[in-house]
Amino acid sequence: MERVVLHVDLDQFIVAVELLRRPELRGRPVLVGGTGDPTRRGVVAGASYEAREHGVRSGTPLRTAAARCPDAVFLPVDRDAYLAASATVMAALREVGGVLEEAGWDEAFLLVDTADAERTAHGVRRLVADRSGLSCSVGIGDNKLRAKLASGFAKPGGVFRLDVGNWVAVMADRPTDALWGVGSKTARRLAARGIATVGELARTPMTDLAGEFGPNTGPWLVALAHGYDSTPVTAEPYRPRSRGREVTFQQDVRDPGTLRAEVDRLAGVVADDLAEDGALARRVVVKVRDARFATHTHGVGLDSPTRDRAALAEAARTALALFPLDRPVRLVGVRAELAA
DNA sequence: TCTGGGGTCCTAGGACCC
DNA sequence: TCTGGGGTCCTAGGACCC
Repeated sequence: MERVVLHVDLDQFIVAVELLRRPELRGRPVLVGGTGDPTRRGVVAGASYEAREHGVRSGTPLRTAAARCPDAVFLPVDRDAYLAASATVMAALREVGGVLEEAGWDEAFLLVDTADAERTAHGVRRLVADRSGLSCSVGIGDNKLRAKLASGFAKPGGVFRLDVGNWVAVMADRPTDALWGVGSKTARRLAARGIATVGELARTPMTDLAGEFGPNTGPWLVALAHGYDSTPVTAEPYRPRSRGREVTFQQDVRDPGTLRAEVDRLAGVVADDLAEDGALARRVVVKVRDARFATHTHGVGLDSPTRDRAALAEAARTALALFPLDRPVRLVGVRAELAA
């Protein structure tokens, strides 16, 4: 028997859920995003493989997607459908036994003891397909980091194992942003120091990076490059830290009265969300993104934890008043930081 | 290409206290 | 008149992820 971490990742989750109820769209380029209207501001949330061949992927602006892929079928985002599908998949994974950690709508870690990890992984794939009709990929690892990266190599619809035995062979020549936790900004900063690959990052003394990235983050980056990760798989129920709502205007807004009204409305929606969750806010943070895409935040603490609409709205108005508002605004948001 | 909406976590800097 | 060093808390910004 060995103890392994499985990372189960649904293939093309959002599009796959849509295709389950619209099988006639199979084989066509399908894009899910925003309200489904590609002339409006928004980005692609899910792209079918046929659409990806046209250079469209998750995060592509809808207008760009429509230009690159004029034959695509555009569908609106339907959160509730994805949540329901996710619940079905998670229930299936719970049947497997072991420690299950949900890591989003479409992925989960599973800590299992097994005599044959590959066999177990293929069993998970069949079980998920049987219960939900959805395809997933399964990564096998000796920790969460390796399992997570392994599921990426397993796609689509496969199983891949990444552990201490093949880490160097698989990862050393890849760019640093292949690591989970290294994005484009960090990759660029590393490249500026002559560190382009995972192998080069692994050979960098931890102390070398502490100056540039901080005493914790610097050494952590080097550890990542070795595939080290000691974070446990936990079945602890998810405890949200904050709850927020934000909107991007179709046209940038200059009128402060319009902004105040929108912030008021969002505060009300957040209050409703908190009531639904049984949560209380201790602080309210307002976010403003201007026409140049520069984002700023200001927050206001609450005297005592509350979910009262009027109290949240007043705090949000106070926070909004801290902004100079000297440029047209493209986005406003209201976020409640939750009381413990 | 002209860049959503939902989050989490880390860091730097200032305030404040001893 | 010039002023250490450490700890903690708060805030804003930024990077990252799905």
